[in-house]
Order: sequence, then structure tokens, then C-alpha cells
Amino acid sequence: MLPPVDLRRFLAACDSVELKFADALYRPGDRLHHVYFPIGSFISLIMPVDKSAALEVGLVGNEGMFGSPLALGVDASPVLAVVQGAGPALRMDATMFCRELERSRPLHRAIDRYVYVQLGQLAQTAACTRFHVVEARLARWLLMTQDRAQANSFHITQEFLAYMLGVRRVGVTKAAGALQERNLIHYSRGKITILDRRALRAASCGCYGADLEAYERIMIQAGHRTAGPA
Amino acid sequence: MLPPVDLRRFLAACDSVELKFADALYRPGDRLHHVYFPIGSFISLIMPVDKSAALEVGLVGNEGMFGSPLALGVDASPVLAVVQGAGPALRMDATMFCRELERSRPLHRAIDRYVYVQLGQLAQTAACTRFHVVEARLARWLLMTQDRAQANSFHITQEFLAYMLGVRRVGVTKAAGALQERNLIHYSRGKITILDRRALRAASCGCYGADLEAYERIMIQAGHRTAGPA
DNA sequence: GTGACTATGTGCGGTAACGCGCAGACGGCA
DNA sequence: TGCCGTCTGCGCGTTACCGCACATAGTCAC
Repeated sequence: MLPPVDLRRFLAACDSVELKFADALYRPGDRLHHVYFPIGSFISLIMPVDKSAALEVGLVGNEGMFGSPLALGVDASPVLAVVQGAGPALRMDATMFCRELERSRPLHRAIDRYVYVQLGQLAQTAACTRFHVVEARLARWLLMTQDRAQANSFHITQEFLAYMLGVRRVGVTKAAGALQERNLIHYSRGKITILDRRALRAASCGCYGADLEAYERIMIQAGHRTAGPA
Repeated sequence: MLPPVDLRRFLAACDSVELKFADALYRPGDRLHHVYFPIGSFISLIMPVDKSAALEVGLVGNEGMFGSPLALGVDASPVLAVVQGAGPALRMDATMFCRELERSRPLHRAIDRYVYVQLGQLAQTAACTRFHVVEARLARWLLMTQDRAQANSFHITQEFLAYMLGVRRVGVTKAAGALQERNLIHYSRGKITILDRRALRAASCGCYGADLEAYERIMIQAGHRTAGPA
């Protein structure tokens, strides 16, 4: 969405890297040294609490980035960033990124809008986690992950899934079992395959759709309006 | 924290208004027409979900503002803003606010940092709501509200409190009863009085402290560093 | 193949919170 | 002073999820 000149400079400032599964790209308390733009990979944003409990509060794929707080002038983040799906990504040095933000107004605007989307998603996640049952939340997670994995099947153990949803593994076992029973997914030894995306969406809470819709409205539509005559 | 010139212009652009209890300053879907800086008042940020359920995801007093998405170039907000404590506030026109942001770098920086604090609080609230029992969450809410009300007692019915915490009224009755039993608070017909703030803090989850600490670190300390030589 | 490991499924008792409906209690107002 | 509306407290059966412990079943290394 950037003007060609800005885009070229932006890409030139990036390294191509391969993100490895389960790598921690950032831990709360560190300083942000790099920002990441996943291409074929995706990253979980996890909020730790009470040492031992945690909750996934965001998922970043090729639609987004990790490190957005730099656009707010803060070189830190409250969340743990873990590679959830291995694959290629663009990485940029934090100081370089800040310089690019200064130089390219369209870039800065796009990132700002992305921060807004994240605000909304956080609020959505808070409410979703409070009110929706595990099965619906699991369905939402699977849909979000499928979008970011760009594939019908991906790797994730129930153990880790439970950790991210903030429930026991047994809860995931039951919920996943119910979805599998209805032939919406297939689950075996850490490999999940989405069989019926439409039905899965019906089984999920409205939060999936709400997130999508907000992203579309803020990033795509508003993006076209402001990116054109930059 | 603004340089005198910026501050003077900023204040000149504001109206003084009295916020009335239970007024909805903004509803999701509207456009943001004004921003609000509470002085003696405070505002609840509420995320509606599934029409009928909702969760409070933020509380804004004289330490913050409502309308921060404008700093991200978006004239909307995902949350409902309701006046929780009546009192004076400064109000500014949204377009005026955007102009001030353009003109005053220190202002823009401070607001950006505030947005970062809100990001963190949202993540914190999501995790808190998932893992902590009603009693601890209630204690946290009372502490946060006391800070913003700048008084030991304030008005709020259990019914509405339940709505904001996303639980049944009975849950609040029980939790508040337990706190009253231990003489941490006094509760009668919608009027709450904090009796023992220290003990209340011990009864609350660490999320209260975490929020405070993050605010202090980002707004106060970082603020001094960047506000000086503007 | 065999064994070790890891991932998944189950059972059981316990608890926090749910939905609903009703009783008591306080406060304002006629 | 007595009424009424609002706020608070409680009981009861139900549900979702917890913690723990254990039983199967794939998968991989050798």
C-alpha cells in the first residue's frame, strides 16, 4: 500500500529471516531491538500473569507486524512474542524502523492504523475470553490461525493450545473432540486440519468476524483513502 | 508536562464542561467528535459483546483521556464511553485536537505513550478477567476508581458494577459482602466507602499494581526524558 | 520390532459462577 | 406515617471448568 519509493526503501532496510517454531522473539522487560513482518510465518502475542498463567492476546501473520509500539515512541511491549508458525519473515532494526517512520508518512499512517486495530482486538479478546465457552474460542483461534498459516493444516499441540486459551489441556481435548465429532476438523498428534471452514465459523463466536471486519474497515478501506494522495 | 506555549494553546482550545453521571459520551459506530480530559470526573470504557453482555476494559480519570484513537488517525473507537463519576472535564473538538497534535510534538508524544499504556492495560485486563476471581477483580476496580474519584467514597450500584465486571449481581453481592465483612470497605445503597486501602490492595490481584507501575514507567519517567528538550 | 517418549482421551470430585426467583431493607415522598 | 421503588441478600439447581491421576495410542530412534 506504500508509494513505490517508500516501499523500495522500506524493503531495502529489511532482512529476510526464517523464524523457527517456538522461538521467543521478545520477552516483556526487554527492549525492542527488531520489528518483524511475517510473510509465511506467524507469531503469538502472549500476556503472562501470576507467573505460570498466561493468555494469548494477539496473533500476527502477514497481515500485521510485531513491534508496533515503536510507532508510539516506546521501545518495549507488554507481551511475549513467540513464533507459532515457522516460516519466512522480514525483520528490521528498531532504530531503522523508527527512521523509516519519520521519513515515510504513509508508512507511519499505516502502522498507526494497525495499532488501532490491535487496540480493538485486545478489547474484543478480553470480552471474548470472559463470555464465550472454550469450544467457540477454540473455533475462533483455528480460523484466525488458518488465515495466518495460509494453509488448511498446521501444527500445534493441545497442551500449548490450552496454554494460549488459558484453560486446561482437558478443556481443549473436549472442545476439539466435539469439533472433530462433527467433522469440522481433524486432529491428530499435534496436526490440525480444517475440514469445514464454514461450519467452523458457525461454531465460533462472533469475535472472529468482528476482528476481520474491523481490520478490513480500518486497514483496507481507510488505507485506500489515505494512501492514495500521500 | 507540555512546554508552556503548547500548554497555553492546548488549554485555549478546550471547553470546560460538566460530565453528568451515566452520560454516554461515545457509542461504537459513531464518529469521534470530541476528546475528553477528565479533571474531577471519570469515564468507563466498555466493550459490548453479543448484545446484552459487556465488559469494562478501561477507566479514564484525570490521568488520561478519551479519544486517543485520533492520535492514530482513526476517528472512531471500539468501546462505549460512559461517565462513571460526574464532575468537570476539558473537552476539545476532534478536528481541533488533530490540529494540536500536528502542531505540538510534545503533545503528540505524550498521547502516543498514553496509547501504549492503554494497550498494556487492555492486555492486562484480558488476562485478569480470565484468571482472577471476582473478589480480587472487584478490589482492583475499587482501587482504580478511588484513584480516579480522588475520594474515599463514591456512588455505584452493585447492579452496574456487575455489568462492568461481566458477572451477575449476586457475584458482586457476595464479593462485596466478603470485603465488608473484613472491614475493607463499607457498602450501602450504592455508596461505597474505602476503609482500608492497604488491605484492599492485598485483596486485589497484582493487576492493579502492574497497571500503576506501567503508567508510571511510560508516562512519568519516559515523559520527563522526552518532554524536556522538545 | 522394541522401547521410550509424547500426545491424546477419560474419570472423578470440587468450585466458581450461572439463571432465576424471591425476601428483606433502606430511603424518598406523599 | 405509611407506601413504593430501588438496592441488597439469599436459596437452589445447573453448568463450565479446575486439579489430579491414569489409561491408551501414535511416533521416532535404534
